[in-house]
Amino acid sequence: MVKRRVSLKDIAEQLGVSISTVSRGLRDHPDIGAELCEKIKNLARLLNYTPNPMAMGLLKQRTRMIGVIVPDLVTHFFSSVISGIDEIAKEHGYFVIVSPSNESCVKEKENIKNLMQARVEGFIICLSQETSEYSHFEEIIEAEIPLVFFDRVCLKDKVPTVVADSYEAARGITHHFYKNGARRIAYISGPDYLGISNERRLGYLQGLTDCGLEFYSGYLESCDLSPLSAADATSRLLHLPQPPDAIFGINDTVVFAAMKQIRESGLSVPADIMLVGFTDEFHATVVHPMLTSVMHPTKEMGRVAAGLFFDLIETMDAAPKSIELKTKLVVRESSVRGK
Amino acid sequence: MVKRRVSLKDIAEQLGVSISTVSRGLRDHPDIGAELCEKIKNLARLLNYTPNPMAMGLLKQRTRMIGVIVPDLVTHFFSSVISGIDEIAKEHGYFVIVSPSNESCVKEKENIKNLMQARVEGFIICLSQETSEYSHFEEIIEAEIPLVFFDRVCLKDKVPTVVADSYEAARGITHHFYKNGARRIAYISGPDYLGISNERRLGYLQGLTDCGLEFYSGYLESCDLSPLSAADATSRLLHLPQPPDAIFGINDTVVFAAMKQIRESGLSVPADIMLVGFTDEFHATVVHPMLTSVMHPTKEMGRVAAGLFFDLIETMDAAPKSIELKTKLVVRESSVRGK
DNA sequence: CTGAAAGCGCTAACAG
DNA sequence: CTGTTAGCGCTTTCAG
Repeated sequence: MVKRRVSLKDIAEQLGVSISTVSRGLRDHPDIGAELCEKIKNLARLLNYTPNPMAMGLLKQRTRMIGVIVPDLVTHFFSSVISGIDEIAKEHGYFVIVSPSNESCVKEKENIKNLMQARVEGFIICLSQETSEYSHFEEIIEAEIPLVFFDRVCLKDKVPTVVADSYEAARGITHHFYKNGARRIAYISGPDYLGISNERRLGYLQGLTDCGLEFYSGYLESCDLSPLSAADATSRLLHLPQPPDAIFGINDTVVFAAMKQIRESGLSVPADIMLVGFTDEFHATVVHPMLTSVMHPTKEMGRVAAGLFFDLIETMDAAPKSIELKTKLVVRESSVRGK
Repeated sequence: MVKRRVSLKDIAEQLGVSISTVSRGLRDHPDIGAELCEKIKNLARLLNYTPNPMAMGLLKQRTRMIGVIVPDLVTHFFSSVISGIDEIAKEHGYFVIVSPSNESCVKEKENIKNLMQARVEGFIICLSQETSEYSHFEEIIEAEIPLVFFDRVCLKDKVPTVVADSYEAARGITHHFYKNGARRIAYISGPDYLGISNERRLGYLQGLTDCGLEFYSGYLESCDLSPLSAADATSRLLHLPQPPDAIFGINDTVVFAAMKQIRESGLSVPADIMLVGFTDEFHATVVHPMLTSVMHPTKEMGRVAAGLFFDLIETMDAAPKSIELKTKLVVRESSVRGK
């Protein structure tokens, strides 16, 4: 359908020289006369010549494409990370191909297969929620194809990773709650096998200990990250004989569902229950009361992941780096009483 | 860095036959014996052979890549459309490369250039907010490269487009406000040269006429789609001698900013001012009061755009189709008083 | 200083 | 039924 693009051959013919001369002229090869060189370049510009990446790819075995697999495209967290990756990729002249796994391990494997066939040069991946078995990643490693994980990670001894400081963040939230008068602090977690889920749980437990609060298992809820199951978890918390006076959740979806559930129960935030989330600026300030939350450096996470990726492209050896990005607790209305 | 992948040559050598025999065997060419055919396929499977897309691309001049350019990656509307495009693309064995223009016309042109160099087979584009000049699109058309616009469109006589029924939606909102008692209905629009901006404005005006309301220019505000400028626009409305009793905005960002501004002025939604937005389910139900809003079939819009794209890939001629997707006004708390 | 030829992986037309 | 050859667009020896 598409018109054929101009090739070196076209330029060579019009100039009455050989293809290799044109190739060299375009790249300022010392062997080519300055004059001829100019002539070649001018004609190339005129004809709008750009090298055919497939020919180059064939020759050099490089596609300049990065495969990015995320649980989903529409969650702000992921799209923001992607935009960070995209930024750095562009700087290196690479293209990003994004494939959503829809939180399905099967889909994740399929995506990897497709992208391998497309000959991406490597992968940047955030595990699907379902993924608890890592053979498909092992295969990537086996094939010596660059791989970086972010946020939800595994195989840390073999694969570079970027995560947020979940443990410290959760611990900090607990402290913050305590300082603001909460004594019955609850946490709505995600699936156990998710690394971040565990880290945040551990930070929560440590935070309780730090504050001299006793751990009560009823206050440790969990959900599958869907709004519905998060609402259920919240509901269970609210129906406890001694409902919590402060709740934080593993991510935005969970926290928004919790907020809605609390409101529907006729309770109010922060008067009855304080609330803190892991969110981004936009969502946190859109709701009322504005949400105190741990801000992820999402775009930065994408940039760092891409950075690790290009480190890998350059030198596959060297021990894999694990980078932990600092988060920041931004205090807003949802966790501060009185005033 | 990456290990060389197995090629037809490897298979041919191991089997002691020629490359073309292998090529044929793999594709069940009638010329090849059933037995040999099996042997070839088995070895191919064993060695994990997959055809090199660059070799194929070189030969057939097809990359199976679609370039998608959107104003930004992180807005829910766009990421949702992208996921719709991605779905259909996958069905056709195509990959999607997304490039954000960041609402900048320069960036948009740059993206087009880069993607053309990467030899994408065509484009699906949503204009940047800044774009009021279309030479870069004309070039795509000139080169006979498939192009489809969605949401923010131009050159409708040459390019297939998918949009929401902005006019009807805006008109419907106006009626809805009127039926619920509003008499001073305001609209916060976007830049004039955006098609959707205009359509919605026209729908608004018609809606006023339908209801026998007089148009008052003070109630027609506009902004540049940023939260800040939307807040300013809202503020101007609130400071009018006769502030509106109902407001709707061109998109989510605008509406959320308006909601926040109204709240900060000590007014309440919907008691003092009713509010309706163009949003998605998630955002509309996260805020309080829950937002009445025109639901875009966003994912569907992506699917339809991709559908048009593949129509184009198959037959470049034929008059370009313009598809208008029906929206639905979902009534929630922000626009209904009393009870 | 420049051209010819080989090769990256693959298909297709042409021989045998 | 199978092999040879040419060619997609490009770089890179190797000759001149």
